[in-house]
Amino acid sequence: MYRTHTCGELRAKNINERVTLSGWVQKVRNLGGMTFVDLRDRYGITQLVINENSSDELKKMVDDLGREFVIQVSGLVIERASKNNKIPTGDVEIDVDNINILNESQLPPFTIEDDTDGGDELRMKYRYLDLRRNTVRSNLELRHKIAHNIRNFLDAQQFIEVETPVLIKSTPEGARDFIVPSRMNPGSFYALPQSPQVFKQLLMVSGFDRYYQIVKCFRDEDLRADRQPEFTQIDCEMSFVEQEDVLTNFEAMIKHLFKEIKGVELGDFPRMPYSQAMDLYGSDKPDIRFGMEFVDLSVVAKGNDFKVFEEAEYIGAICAPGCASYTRKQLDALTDFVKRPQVGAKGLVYVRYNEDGSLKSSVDKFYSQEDLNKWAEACNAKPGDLILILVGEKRTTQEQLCELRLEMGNQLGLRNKNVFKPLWVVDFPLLEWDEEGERFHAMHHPFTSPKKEDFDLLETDPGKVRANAYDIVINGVEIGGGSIRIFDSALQAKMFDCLGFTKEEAEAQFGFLMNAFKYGAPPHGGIALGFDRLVSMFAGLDTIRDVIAFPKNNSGRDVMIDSPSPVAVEQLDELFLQQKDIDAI
RNA sequence: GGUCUGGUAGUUCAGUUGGUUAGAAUACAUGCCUGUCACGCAUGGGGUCGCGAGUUCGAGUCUCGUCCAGACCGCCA
Repeated sequence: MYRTHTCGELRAKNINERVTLSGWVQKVRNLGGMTFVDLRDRYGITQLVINENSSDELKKMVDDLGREFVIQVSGLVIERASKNNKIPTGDVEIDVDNINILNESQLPPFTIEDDTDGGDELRMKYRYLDLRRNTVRSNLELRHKIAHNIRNFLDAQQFIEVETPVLIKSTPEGARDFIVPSRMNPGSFYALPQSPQVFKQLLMVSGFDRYYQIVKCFRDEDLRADRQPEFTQIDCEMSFVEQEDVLTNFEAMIKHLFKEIKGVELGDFPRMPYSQAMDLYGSDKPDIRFGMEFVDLSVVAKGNDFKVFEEAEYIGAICAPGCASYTRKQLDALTDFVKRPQVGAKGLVYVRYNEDGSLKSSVDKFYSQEDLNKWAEACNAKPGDLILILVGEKRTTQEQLCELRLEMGNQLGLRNKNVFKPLWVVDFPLLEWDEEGERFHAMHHPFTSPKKEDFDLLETDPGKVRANAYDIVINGVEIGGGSIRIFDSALQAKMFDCLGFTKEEAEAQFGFLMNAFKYGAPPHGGIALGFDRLVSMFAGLDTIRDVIAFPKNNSGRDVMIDSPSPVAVEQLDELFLQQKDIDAI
């Protein structure tokens, strides 16, 4: 028997028991006359002691122990002379009488401690060692716990988990597909799913009524701290539901998770139309942990000789509370911030609302105190506040103002990681004009249903049509989104028409779906939640990499197994991927 | 595709205006040490300054190119 107990379980009540433990050597502390060894496993650390009473053989053996050796020890649980209240096992230690080295270890390239000396790159190369660390391991334990809770919650509501295929078909809509050559079908390719979207809809046609799956999805696009080429979704679909039913159900699930995992009771989630989110926050995923909503000064600030304002489509302001004391240097830094190419504003206008009630702006040349007073009033500013103004084309300026607002939120410490402010963003536009492709794109996906009251606009002004689509946003992070789907083959055909598909293209790409809709498809809708993002939010992290066991780096590489990698010419031949093979088909 | 930041000891980093033998901490090795738990003390080994070219009497330091890593923009239904 390798062990009678784990390294995390012995307490004072076990004193005088004879035990056997197995684990990794975390640390050897040789004090001369006695030696302490920290023995670690997933469950904790137990201290071993070897002293003058121990045999010479044992003393020699413990001298040879190195970091990360795997050992098995037997001995008596004794009370510590000096206790350590920092660890749960700190009242006891093992008076070792036998050590068995199960496996030696080379010196690890970084220290396996909570506060490791290893950098990201090194940790990823030796991820199996990194995963021994408490911090990373506890992230995966958290991930497991959340998944377990989700399964229990959905199971209790009659959802059933169904696996859908991973080798599917490439479609032109949405993100770039990962493609997989088919050996048995020369010149043809599978695609990996960006989501199980059509399969879950077909399951609704099949009468499954409530489906879910915690499932890997794949998108061949550039990575970010919160984007991996393969990621996990909580994918759900329900039949005989309206938007309100889906929102209610999954709001309950998110509340349940926060209560179970964090012990946090969330109130009801506000619902905010997309148009309002854009007007107040310049984003479809607003961070509503703090206010600082946009104020449209387009009317009140016009009518003077200041050309920049007169010619602007939009004049937007935010009011930063208590920032009137910002120095010239700080204001210049903010100007530099908005002028960075990533934000792209031309400049920044500010108005200081001084404590004495006077107003000082960067455009005093053009505006009187009275003018500025009107702005301050419109912004609901108080003495001591700082008004920041950006101007330009409406949508672009709102997006720039969004960046500035978040930056101010950061500077003022208003984005507290322990505060959670969820909301539903609803009434998304159905379609989005693509300047480059000179056609409409589905904002959500092409199976999303338009709002009934906007049906007529489909013909006259498609860009104005609103969709039965919704996103769940927490603290400015898009955690998930979904929609009520089209379940009528004629409407689906019309949708493809709006997206610029010919009848033939629509038939070739999605004929199976429209066909299925002809055999009694129920009204249905659903949602998909980004599981990695959800877990990283619970873990208080900004990156999803540390909640994934074996993540890819910035360039989509797995530096541990060194993939992707070249393959043998023979393999390419077999898959008909070389030019000569293609010519031969 | 683009912008920015970085690459120096096993590791994390410092390295001034271009100037002597490139440093610190930590890790590691050896020795001492009976209550440590970030043990302590002493000694020691350890460097292709990412790679290539250029400027210069002289380059870790300046220039150009390139590779790698990270953040972001584009992209991501």
